Amino acid sequence: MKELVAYILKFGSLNQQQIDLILSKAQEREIKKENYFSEAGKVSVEVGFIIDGVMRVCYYNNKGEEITKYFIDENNLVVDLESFENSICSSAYVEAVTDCKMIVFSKKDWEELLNTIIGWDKIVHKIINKALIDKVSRRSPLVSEDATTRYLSFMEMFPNVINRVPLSYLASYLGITQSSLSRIRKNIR
Amino acid sequence: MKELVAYILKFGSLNQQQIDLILSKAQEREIKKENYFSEAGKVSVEVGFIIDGVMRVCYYNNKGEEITKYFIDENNLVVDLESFENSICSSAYVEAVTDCKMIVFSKKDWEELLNTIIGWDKIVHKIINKALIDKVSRRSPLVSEDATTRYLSFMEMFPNVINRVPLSYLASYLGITQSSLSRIRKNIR
DNA sequence: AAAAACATTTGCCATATGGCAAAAAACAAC
DNA sequence: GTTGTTTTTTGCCATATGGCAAATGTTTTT
Repeated sequence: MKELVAYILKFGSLNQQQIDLILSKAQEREIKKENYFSEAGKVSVEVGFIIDGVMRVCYYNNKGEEITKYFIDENNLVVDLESFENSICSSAYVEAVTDCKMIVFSKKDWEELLNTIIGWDKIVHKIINKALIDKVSRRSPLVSEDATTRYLSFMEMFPNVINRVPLSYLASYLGITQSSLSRIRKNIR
Repeated sequence: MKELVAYILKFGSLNQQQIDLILSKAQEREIKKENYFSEAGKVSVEVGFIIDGVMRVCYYNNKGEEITKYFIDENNLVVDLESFENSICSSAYVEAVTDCKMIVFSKKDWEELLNTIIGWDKIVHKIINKALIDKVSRRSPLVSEDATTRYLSFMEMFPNVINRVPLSYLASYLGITQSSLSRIRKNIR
């Protein structure tokens, strides 16, 4: 749980009692490769934190193709915000790409913490805002760059992810086909 | 100012006194076409709300090409969050695409309101979160679709923008060249 | 170790988009 | 209206990426 505490404290300060309270609500959970943390069509009712492993957010387009929207790796929060906050059905899947170890908070506990710990809401908002801003700034360049550039930037931005995910996921994240990505990799070496 | 009040009240409720206090800090401002609301290299110190007109967020890539990251039209907040919240230099320009009428809050006033009005912070966070989520969900499909599909989705998502912005801006938003976009439009009619 | 299942690479050709420059159209200034 | 300026369209050809199927490589199962 040290990782979670360190992560939280990067965004604000809490005393030991407050930290203990948060940790008392934290459940450890393992999610095996290819299992879902949350699913399209269901309302997301948990907030997760990845201790070990890689997850991805994906959905299916109208041609039935699977599109990877985002990768999330160690020491990051995982939550389908729109679904969680508004209690609406999610449109995406959050799937373990590798076996994952997580810390999970139920929505009930999460909201209780928000109402109990003074300053916790500010910290949470900072965390969420940063995550959203990062997401935008990581996805944006994907639109205007060519495929090779996109792949190279991906390697810079997610150095810990690149060798742990199947080519096909990566390709769908970059918006190209698996074969093209394979050719691009050949040309880079 | 009605528009601003209506917009705010969609995200939470405030009494008349609180609304008046917010409005007392609001300055009206006009920004002429092609002028900046905020600039790369400067720290953003204002929050804006567009009453009339279209703005865009853009930056320059390493080839000197101008890339449009986002369009913002009437009844939306405009703020470079990362710069505003962390007092760091912005990396993008916010530019008026048409003549714009705005309501502007200085950072000082904005923070004073946050500290004074109970519940205002919650409303602001809701607004900002929604804006960020929208941004992600609008940009994401741009990666995996072909150019024609992207243009068609743009028309659906920004019906009020499409006829008010130069083709070149739109093309750079969609990640294609102006000539390609011109050809795509021809084929659609 | 062999078989099966899965992931990646490659070949061949089709197609979409880019680059560049010229033409046409739209808009603005005088 | 004429002239000049900016924006959009078009032509020509180059190039990047896609689609599909076969080949190769890798991992898992038995």
